[in-house]
Amino acid sequence: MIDLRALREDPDRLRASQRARGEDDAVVDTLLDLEERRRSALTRFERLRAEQKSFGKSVSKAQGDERQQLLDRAKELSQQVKEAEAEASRIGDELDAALRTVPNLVEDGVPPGGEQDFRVLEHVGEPPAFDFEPRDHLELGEALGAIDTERGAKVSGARFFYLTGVGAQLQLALLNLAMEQAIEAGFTAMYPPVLVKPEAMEGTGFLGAHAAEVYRLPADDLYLVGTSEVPLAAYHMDEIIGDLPRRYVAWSSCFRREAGSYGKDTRGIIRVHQFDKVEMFSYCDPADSHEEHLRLLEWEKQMLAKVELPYRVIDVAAGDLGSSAARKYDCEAWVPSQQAYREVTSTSNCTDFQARRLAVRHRDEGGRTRPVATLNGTLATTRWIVAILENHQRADGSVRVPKALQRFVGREVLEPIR
RNA sequence: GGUGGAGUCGCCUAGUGGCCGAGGGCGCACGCCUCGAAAGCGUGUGAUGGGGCAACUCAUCCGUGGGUUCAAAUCCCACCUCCACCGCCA
Repeated sequence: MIDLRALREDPDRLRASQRARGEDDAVVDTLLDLEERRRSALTRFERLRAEQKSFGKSVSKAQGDERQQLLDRAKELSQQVKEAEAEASRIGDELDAALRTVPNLVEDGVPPGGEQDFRVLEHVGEPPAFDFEPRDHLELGEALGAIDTERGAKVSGARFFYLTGVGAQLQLALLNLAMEQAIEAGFTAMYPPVLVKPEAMEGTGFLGAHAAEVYRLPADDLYLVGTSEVPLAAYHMDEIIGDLPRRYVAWSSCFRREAGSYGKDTRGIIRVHQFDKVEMFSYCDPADSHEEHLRLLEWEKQMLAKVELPYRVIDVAAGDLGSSAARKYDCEAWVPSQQAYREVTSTSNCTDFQARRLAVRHRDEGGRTRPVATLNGTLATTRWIVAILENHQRADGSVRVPKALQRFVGREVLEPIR
């Protein structure tokens, strides 16, 4: 949720932000108008309520006829108070609803435009040069006895899979390495719930444009999270916290319906309904959020270096940010079978957008309570297995295990078993 | 899932329709006292939104949402959470 006070002071900033995202900027006028009307309705209610209070004292002291007369007037006043209150809360609800549809203000420097308009910030590492025809991750994974998508489909349907044997071990290794790195960097390890209440899902901004992506359990009115960002952001919901920054790292399963992606990435485990992820999450002072964002990106790059993957970093365009982010950097690893870079991490600075919706606050120097900033970043996911298998494959179908993972996997090379 | 009990300003607690628009204790902050501290004494003490340069001030908030009433922490209804016991269960 954006800051109403800031909007009043500088409405053009939101207009520019909306245009960069390719969204309607007329909402600015709607908001300002509603805010004005709410203000006057509230003033009217407060005045009437004050009058009613002082009137009540007289009623309680009066006797006989005088009391009866006062009671008649009190009834009238009570009616007016009720009407004024209803009016104020109606406009308040309307304003709140409108406010919650507005995405976050984009940070200065974000490239305008949509999905294709990202800016490449840097390339790290070189795509491997194979002197043989490289196999894709599914072919490799099946030969290694690491991935079984057929049985995944048999048991659960399309876009479900089993990691088997060394595949399951590889995932454990990867996620353990990620947890270890974050814990060493001072993060607090977390194992969060993956079923959350509507207010947690709504507060983190996932019930807007992405609502169709989310699994819902109607019998219990709970949602399955698509990322542990949700339970981590809601962790301090309705709290006033100190000791910023607070950094958490969570390992969780993630669930996505992938509703709008029919026919896309149907082979293998690139795009699936359920995967595991290690996610970093920071609560910090909004004044420090830009620096914190760059730190999260550095930790992601550190992790990518450990598994020896070539990748590029992109600055995601305004129209592709999602509603909560003011800026987003993705790391995309090279996938040889596709001759393309594919997203393996994503770090967002949500500034005070989520914190305002979730009422996560801290005290500023003046002792006033202010929303904090929230940021998130991926440290490793199941999808990384795709890039690891493909980039480290060898002519005989074996796969070299990156050095940093060897002590977790217990071997240097994964050999085909058929 | 069943039965019973409970949810008040950081913590504990008073409070069964108008003198509670919330009292007390603890904690905390500041001051007095002291060489310094403890003890003692005094003052203050939350959140949200609005108005004022300010000191301050107005409204809302007694788990949540409805209702009754001129008036609700207090009465009524529903729900949520926690505790205890019982049942069921990977």
